[in-house]
Amino acid sequence: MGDRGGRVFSQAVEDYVKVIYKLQQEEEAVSTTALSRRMKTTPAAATKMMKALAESRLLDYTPYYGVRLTEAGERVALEVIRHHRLLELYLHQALGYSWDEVDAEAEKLEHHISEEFEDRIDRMLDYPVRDPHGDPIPTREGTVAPQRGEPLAESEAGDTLIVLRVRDNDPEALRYLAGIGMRLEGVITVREKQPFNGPLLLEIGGIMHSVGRELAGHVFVERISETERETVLAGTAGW
Amino acid sequence: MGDRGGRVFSQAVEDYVKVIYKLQQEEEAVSTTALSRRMKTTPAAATKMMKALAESRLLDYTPYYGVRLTEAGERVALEVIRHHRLLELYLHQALGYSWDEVDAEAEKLEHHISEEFEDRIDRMLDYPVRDPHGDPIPTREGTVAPQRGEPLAESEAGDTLIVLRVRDNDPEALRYLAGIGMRLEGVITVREKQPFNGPLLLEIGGIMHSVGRELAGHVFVERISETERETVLAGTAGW
DNA sequence: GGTAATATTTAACCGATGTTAAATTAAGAT
DNA sequence: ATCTTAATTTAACATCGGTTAAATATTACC
Repeated sequence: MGDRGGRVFSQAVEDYVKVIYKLQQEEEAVSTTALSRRMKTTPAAATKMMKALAESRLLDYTPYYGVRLTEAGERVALEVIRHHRLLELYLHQALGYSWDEVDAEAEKLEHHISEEFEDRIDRMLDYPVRDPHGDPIPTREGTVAPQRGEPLAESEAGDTLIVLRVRDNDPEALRYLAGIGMRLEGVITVREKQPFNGPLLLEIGGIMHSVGRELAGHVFVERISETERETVLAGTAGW
Repeated sequence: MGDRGGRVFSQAVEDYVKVIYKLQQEEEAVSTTALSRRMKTTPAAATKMMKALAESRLLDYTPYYGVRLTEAGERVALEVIRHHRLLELYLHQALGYSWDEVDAEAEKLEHHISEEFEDRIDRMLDYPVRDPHGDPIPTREGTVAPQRGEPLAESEAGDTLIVLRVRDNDPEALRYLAGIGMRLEGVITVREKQPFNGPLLLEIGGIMHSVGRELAGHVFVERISETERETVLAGTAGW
């Protein structure tokens, strides 16, 4: 599987390390249950793998508490994520995959491309910094830009917003969002926000759509002023 | 791993079936040793896998004799080979991989692309029939054109030849052959053929090269007449 | 602070794919 | 036809990543 100056790890190891990386963005330490849920295995399997990864110095494991990646572990995770996001963008740009298809295909390929392949698509895409969902692509050296935007669900009626990022892991949601005209870097306006966790009324490309809070949680946005709105819309005229 | 209307097989199974397919082009039945040599495992491992594959009805296994793919086995093999050769061509055309690099990369990816991916690169390449080494790409339905050309080593002094195919599995050889100007569909002339299994003196693009029999065994050619030679050379002027 | 509920780990086991060493079969030479 | 040799198979075992069931910590509630 992936290398880059280090040992070679199995696909299983790469996958565990990747999801641990993502989980530890949220939590101080990653618990056995959280990990096994995401990996769709039993907690027992997660425990065993955690011990093995600790053995390989990819993470620090405190029994009954949880797990945290080491430097080395983060490097492995970021390499896998780099592959994933470069692949997503490549599949989208070069092969015409849609928003909702890229994740699944990249998921399989990310463990099997060579550094040569990585370099070539990176060059072909002109060294991109974000994937089709707005996620930052880690550099070859292992640094990542911070995630952008706050949840759309936290916006208020009257806000004018730019879409900076959407969650990549729910094809259904992505298909639906694409269907109502939601695009990266596109402008949306919150017309109403229903109480009791009710839906948001969004204006997208002049059309109104009602979007529930759960779905809104998949979208990350940035507020802009009315004047900014004009410039952005001018740039996307003709969509 | 690969599917297409059938069960899903492990990478190991796909690899075994693929090399059995290739070996049985030459021999009536594929022997344990031949198989284990190509798979870089011990004969014991090959025996066990042969039994397992027989169990799955991918081949017929006669102990102490050898193995032969069933219909189902051939279908699996051809699907893998189709992936391999489409990938080789795609890597060459779309990503600029050279003759000698494509095999190794395709070797890894062939087990992990979806049918969606297969279809997209097939379309993008405009439904090609041969890979960069001149090998036929099996159709989606599982038919393959026959191999073209006879070994260059069997040509005689004075022959004018078109290069139809080169073995894909020896990067060193491929690099060398590319270096002396050998190209698919290119014209070469045999100026001399040394006795005692000695080298051939080849004229390629006006330059003479001495090529040993072993290397010549990697190249497959077709004899053409002098008049054909003119038309072909006209078509490749400017190389 | 003790106990019930929950999370975690351990133990025993499984299937896939490999190994080495021993047993067995087939094939070739005399 | 027998015997030696080479090929093949079998047996016992290893590793990886998973499972289920039982044992054990931790946490949370009264």
